[in-house]
Amino acid sequence: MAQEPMNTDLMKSGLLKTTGAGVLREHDLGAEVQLAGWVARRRDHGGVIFIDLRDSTGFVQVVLNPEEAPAPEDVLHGLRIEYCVQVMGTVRQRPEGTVNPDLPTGAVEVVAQRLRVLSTSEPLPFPLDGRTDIDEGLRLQYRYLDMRRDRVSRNLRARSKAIRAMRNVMDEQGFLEVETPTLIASTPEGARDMLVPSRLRQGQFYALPQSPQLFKQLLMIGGVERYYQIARCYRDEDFRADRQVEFTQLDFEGAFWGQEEVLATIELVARRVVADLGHSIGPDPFVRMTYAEAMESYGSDKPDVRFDMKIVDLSEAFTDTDFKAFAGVLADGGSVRGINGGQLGLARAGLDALVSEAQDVGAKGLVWMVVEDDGSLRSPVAKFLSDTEQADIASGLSATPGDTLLIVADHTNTVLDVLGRMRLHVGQPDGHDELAFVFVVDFPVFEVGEDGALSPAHHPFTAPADLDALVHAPETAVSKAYDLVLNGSELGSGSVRIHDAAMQAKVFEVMGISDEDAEGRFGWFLEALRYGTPPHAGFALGVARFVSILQGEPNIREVIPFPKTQTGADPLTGSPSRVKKDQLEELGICVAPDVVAAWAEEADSDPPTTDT
RNA sequence: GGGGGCGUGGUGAAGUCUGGAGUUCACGCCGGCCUGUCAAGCCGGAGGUCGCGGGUUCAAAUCCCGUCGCUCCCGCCA
Repeated sequence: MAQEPMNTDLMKSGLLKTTGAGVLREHDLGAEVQLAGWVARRRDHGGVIFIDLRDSTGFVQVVLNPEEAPAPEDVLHGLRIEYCVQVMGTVRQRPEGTVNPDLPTGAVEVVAQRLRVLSTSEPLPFPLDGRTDIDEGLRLQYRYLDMRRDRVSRNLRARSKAIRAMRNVMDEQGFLEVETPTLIASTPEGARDMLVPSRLRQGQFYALPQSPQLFKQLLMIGGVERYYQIARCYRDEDFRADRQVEFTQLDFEGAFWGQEEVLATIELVARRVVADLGHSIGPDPFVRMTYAEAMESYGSDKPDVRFDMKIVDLSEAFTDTDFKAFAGVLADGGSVRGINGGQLGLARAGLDALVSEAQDVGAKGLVWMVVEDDGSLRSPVAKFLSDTEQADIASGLSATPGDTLLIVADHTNTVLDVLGRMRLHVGQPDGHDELAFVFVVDFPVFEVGEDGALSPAHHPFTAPADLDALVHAPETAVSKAYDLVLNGSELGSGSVRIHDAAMQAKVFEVMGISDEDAEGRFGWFLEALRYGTPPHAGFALGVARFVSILQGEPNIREVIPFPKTQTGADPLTGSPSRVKKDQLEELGICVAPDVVAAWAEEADSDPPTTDT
């Protein structure tokens, strides 16, 4: 590359640019500017060369005119995509007829007096123009290139805005931002802990926090009264489109307040984030429904209420039915319920596919009925149903000609679950243009499993609505726990906490946690509760889930700067990785023999081996 | 742990069902031409272990088995 004279002014200050490429407009005409960024596109006409210079603010067209000789010819014609360059030039109006209306800076261009290549680039492993979908593994391996693309950089900026909005609201509301440790003792929150071995105490482990739950309660006991944190959380469970092993939450907690104040605060936060990300929602308060209502009408504790299609209980229509399948279910205490799927227009094969999908998610069967023009029902089971029964179905589901009705008869929990899934399957709107927030409140203390066994629905520090009810009828007891749902995604959850040591002990007892067990696992916390704990309540909101929905992204990886793949790997840095024997020895850890054996087998078949 | 989808020059796709020469398209890359383009254009060229391993076959990108990777889902995330 030809040697260029150095600009000593720039060298002194270290400042390579005086303005952003994407902010130049007609009011900048005549301005002498210094730009620095990347060559996003080049159009080399042999004489004049145009480059679209991109930096974090956007694009501007730079004109490299041979008469101006902004750099030696071999440098100019040698420019390639993603070369990092600095340009000194003048902003001028584009000639008549060459304005580019697709570009915010399209009315102007920068004619270069000087161009300096700051850094060259090898040909890229994939194009950055956003015209094709690139394999995700490749994108993650080159995430630093991927984030030069509009999609990712837009999402990173949106995420930043969202977090700033959250901080602003929390600050305005008098919350104190407090950090809590990320190397902690294992907390009882249900998910698998990520463990970190201790060198100083061999054989002992820290856990990464699944949430700052107990610490924020300690902050309340400590008199902070209003706490928040943009907190990193870790849960070692399998990945989904909306789940990563590490994730960020807006975590907050307040003392001397309760559920209403928490929900009001969440709504303030959510509205600010929505507005700051350029969306609008109506002034009506967020819809609120109980867990029971959500399950009953939508078959889900995270109902997508962008569309109606409520589940309707049709059991009463079949109290005296001759249809054995329904009669048997009702005799067993189950129910018959249905949804009106609307105008699905499915052929027989499509309807049968729905049946097998329902069976896949646990239903014994699914009855479909298509409403004919004359109002009659076309269905494989129609012949088993009386005219009255058919009429009751049609009126119960508000059937109109062309509608497809889906009916399930089974244990009520199964019916609701299956119809809830079918509802999403046939009714799910594409995209997220509409924003439907729902507060789901009054969660049960326990979930009742298939076998009737009770398992806690929330962590054991959640206050029951009524302690007596919890003791005497645990399976129906309600807790002061609540979720925020957006478009069928759980954005976050929270609860009023137990602030009384005696009640906490009782709750542990009901949940089957023995005194010794409780004392051993978090005796320190039980003791803290005994020093004048204020009533307190809080919430935690998933940042990536929220931002991904607002950005119209199908998964949270798109709004996470450096996400992991579904198998927990980072293709860029190669984590997780094996470590040297010395490191393990310091920690007092051995890798299990069968794992080492598997490594050896791998090494036999693969040329490259990892140092262990 | 289980089910589905995908894997083809650097990128994206078609080809796979119904086996017959690494064939095609777009982008990128290299060389040449080109002074108002904006996905610049025109001409020429290079580039492949069809993810990997095994099997069936005269013959495998294509069929079968296994395996790895990415992804969606069930379980899991009380």
